[in-house]
Amino acid sequence: MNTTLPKAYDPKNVEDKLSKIWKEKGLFKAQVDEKKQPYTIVIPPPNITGVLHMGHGLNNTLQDMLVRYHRMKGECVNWVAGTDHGGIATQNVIEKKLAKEQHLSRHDLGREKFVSTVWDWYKECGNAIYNQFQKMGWALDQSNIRFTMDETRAKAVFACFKNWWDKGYIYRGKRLINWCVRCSTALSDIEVEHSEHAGKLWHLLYKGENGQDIIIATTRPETIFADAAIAVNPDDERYKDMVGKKVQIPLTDRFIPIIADEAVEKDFGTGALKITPAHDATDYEVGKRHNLETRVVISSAGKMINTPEKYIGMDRDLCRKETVKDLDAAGLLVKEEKYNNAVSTCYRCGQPIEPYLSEQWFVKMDKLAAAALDAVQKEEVKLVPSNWKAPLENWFKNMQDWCISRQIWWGHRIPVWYCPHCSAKGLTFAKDKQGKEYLSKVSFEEGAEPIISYEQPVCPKCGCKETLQDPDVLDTWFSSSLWPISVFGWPEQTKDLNYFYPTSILVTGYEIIYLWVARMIMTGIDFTGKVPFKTVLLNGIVRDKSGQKMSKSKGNVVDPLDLTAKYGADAVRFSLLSQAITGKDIPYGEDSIIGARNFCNKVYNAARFILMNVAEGTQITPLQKEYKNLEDRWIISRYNQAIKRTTKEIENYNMAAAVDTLYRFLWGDFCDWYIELAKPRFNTEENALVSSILINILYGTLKALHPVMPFITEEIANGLKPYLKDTKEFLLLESYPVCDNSRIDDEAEKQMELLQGVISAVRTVRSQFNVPPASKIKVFIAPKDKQEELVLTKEQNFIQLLAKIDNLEINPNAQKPAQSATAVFAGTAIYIPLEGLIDFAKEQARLQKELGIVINGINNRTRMLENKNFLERAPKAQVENARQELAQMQAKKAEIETAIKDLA
RNA sequence: GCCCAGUUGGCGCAGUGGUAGCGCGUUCCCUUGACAUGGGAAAGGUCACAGGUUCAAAUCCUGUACUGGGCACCA
Repeated sequence: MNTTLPKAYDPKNVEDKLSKIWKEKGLFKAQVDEKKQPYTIVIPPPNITGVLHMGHGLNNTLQDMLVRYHRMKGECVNWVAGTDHGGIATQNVIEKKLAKEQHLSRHDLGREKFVSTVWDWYKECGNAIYNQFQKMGWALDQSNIRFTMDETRAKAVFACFKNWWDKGYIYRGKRLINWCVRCSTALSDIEVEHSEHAGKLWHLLYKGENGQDIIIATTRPETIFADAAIAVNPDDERYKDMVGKKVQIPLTDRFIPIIADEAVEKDFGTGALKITPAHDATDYEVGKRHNLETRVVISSAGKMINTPEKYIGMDRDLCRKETVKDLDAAGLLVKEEKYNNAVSTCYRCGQPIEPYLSEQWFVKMDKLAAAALDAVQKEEVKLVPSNWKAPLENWFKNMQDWCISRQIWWGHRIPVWYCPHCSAKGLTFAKDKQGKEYLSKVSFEEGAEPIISYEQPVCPKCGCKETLQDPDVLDTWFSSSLWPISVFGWPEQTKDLNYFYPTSILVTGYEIIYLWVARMIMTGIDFTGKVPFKTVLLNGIVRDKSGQKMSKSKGNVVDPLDLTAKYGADAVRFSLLSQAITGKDIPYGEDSIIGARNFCNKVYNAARFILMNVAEGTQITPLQKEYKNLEDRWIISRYNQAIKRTTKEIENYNMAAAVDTLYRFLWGDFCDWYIELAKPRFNTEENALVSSILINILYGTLKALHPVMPFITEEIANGLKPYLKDTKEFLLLESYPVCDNSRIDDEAEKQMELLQGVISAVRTVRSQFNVPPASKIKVFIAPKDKQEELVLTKEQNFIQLLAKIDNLEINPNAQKPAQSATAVFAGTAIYIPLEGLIDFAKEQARLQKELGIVINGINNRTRMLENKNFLERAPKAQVENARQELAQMQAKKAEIETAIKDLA
């Protein structure tokens, strides 16, 4: 008996205490157990760009729920922990930090120092993240935390690169790539975001050498200096005779030819298109077809080069304004119209992308994609929800080669080396701010012969030891794509790899399906012959309350650490899971967490109350095979129903439904009814009996809830354990409850429904006529049939208790006393004498309203039952159901009518 | 332009063939033996619109509108 527990649940101490114990006991440590079935999840490794946000909160809580559930089902669970170095994103964070705190650029530090600064940051930020894992109660195996840049992962990256190089998948080539001027690096196609912006379309006049001028439309006048031709559609009658002639580029003295190409649409703009191969992807293709010059006029820094003197060094945006101004002055600007142009932006910094001609490393995708496509089509990888299947297939079908080189410093350096003697022709050197010479650029076309090596090699040709590594690093997604195998030590055929791979499920956000999920499928199949996961569960984005994406600049970010500190990790978890519908975004506001916090408190107080009332020294026994009391049979039945439904919903990944089921059972059935009914029994010889039911059901519910709210359930379970036999040290080591169908008791549930209905009806009347809760009343009940009479009579006590009735008379022939209100539940009339309290007009209105509803229902059923087609074609049970409802409603109608008549 | 979601009480959302539920909010009553982070009760919805299938449609089909998203194009 414990009466000293505080009234409100305080999560803070409990959570700190438990997470520490779990860690000390190594509860989440994964170990191969051949006797068991493996259940593996690899965490989507969070970038080390800062602390975790609500998106991580949702994503990891979903995984934790699955992990704990499967662990309790007896599987050998391994939830692999780790973080991602996060290439550009992390570099940007550190660069900003350096600029802000020390007014330094990465170039001021130099490459080596900069990289070591990021490593220092990794230790700091990584620890903060691991700490958050623990705070949230995520059952990650933290005894072995992986990082995408640690040695094992680096070796995997190299093994992959080498393998693909040997297979001829990796090549270097000059291409028009997506260049972020701000991040000064190449990006892959899917790292570019598209949006529409209000812009302008300028019509420019190009003077013909023979006086035949041509007008073109462009959104990028600053690129005219890179024009190599004007193209028209071959079928365009307007320009047919001009093809082959030359026109002059405005503001220059250069002449370019007019060519015909299918890529030009007759109906757009003027039907004539300027071709700028070095600064536009379509133009690049046209240029290749027509063997045009690729003149570059915008540098990697976004400044103008190779233009007339005046514009050299100008920023691209300024140059646009100046060009337009000068064109106008020269009378060559024909028209300026408003136009919504598509702007491509960097997914990391949001700045406009510049198509940029440069040499980059690529991976050939055809074979890799074909195998992955096949796996997805055959549903060897199943997407949940499935509406992402088609887009993913489509992506595999139309995939471009993957640009894997990035011109940044933080990441896996490309494992390609050059000899300064043998490859010197292809190498460009530069000096850093410290005056140190470094390899800044490599050009294959000029004959650089690479050496693929993990560590610095000796030149196999000349024996030179001062070989130089390619300056670029790999796309951060390169290492991420290997995650499901690299975490287990691939390319080594480790015991873990053999046992835990393929993983069971991947839980991630739909926004990285192409960036990450698709690529893991490709590498997984390519290197192991097996898909990396059988199921991909896609979670939505956690948005703010009004559905906006959370972002620092909008100031609408909700910090999980704040919420956890304020309401507890369990409440944060519960609120997220209770809204987790597969693939759907969650509008997240603080009120949802308050509800969750209240639920925690409810569970806690239920337990507190039970413990306060168990008689000293009571030995709680397992549930008996049978119980006589209706409420006992009922709660056990409800419990098993809840477990059945919860399990089903978890298996189908409907976490919100699973959580809702347990919430309603615990609050709506267990607390609102069963505990209320148990109260008077504590003082009787039934104390041991009712206590054992309460404690057993509560303990079972705690087990069922444990994957949702690990802390509070563990804490309460610890309080119950002294009364229970054969409990495990931690709930995680218990078995997840299983529904016992033999305990489902339809009769008890039906009888209970009757009693609840009668009690509610009485309460409604009391409330309507403002009968103070303290004043006990007298009630007459006229049961509709013998069966109901029996049930009601048997359970008289509890009707009296919950409806606060002093004197209850159950009698089929009961007459309505004068000055009384009437309530009807399914044909059973309830009379409540209310001398002096009753308001006849109000009562009349109330009864009339109820009568209206019943008549509606009767009409409806009557229509159905008069319909031959319904009788013939509807399932029998359906027809029978309608009949019963009709009968009930008719009885109810009669009772209400009588009541109204008596009132007059 | 193509494709995919969504549209349900004031707000946020469940519900996939038998005329609707939850949480929050609102109104009223209540410190009754755990919990006011609580208890009891009430008000509030013709389930976006138009057709169709069916005995029966919020639920299935077709179309429309609006919102969000993906892909392609974008001079």
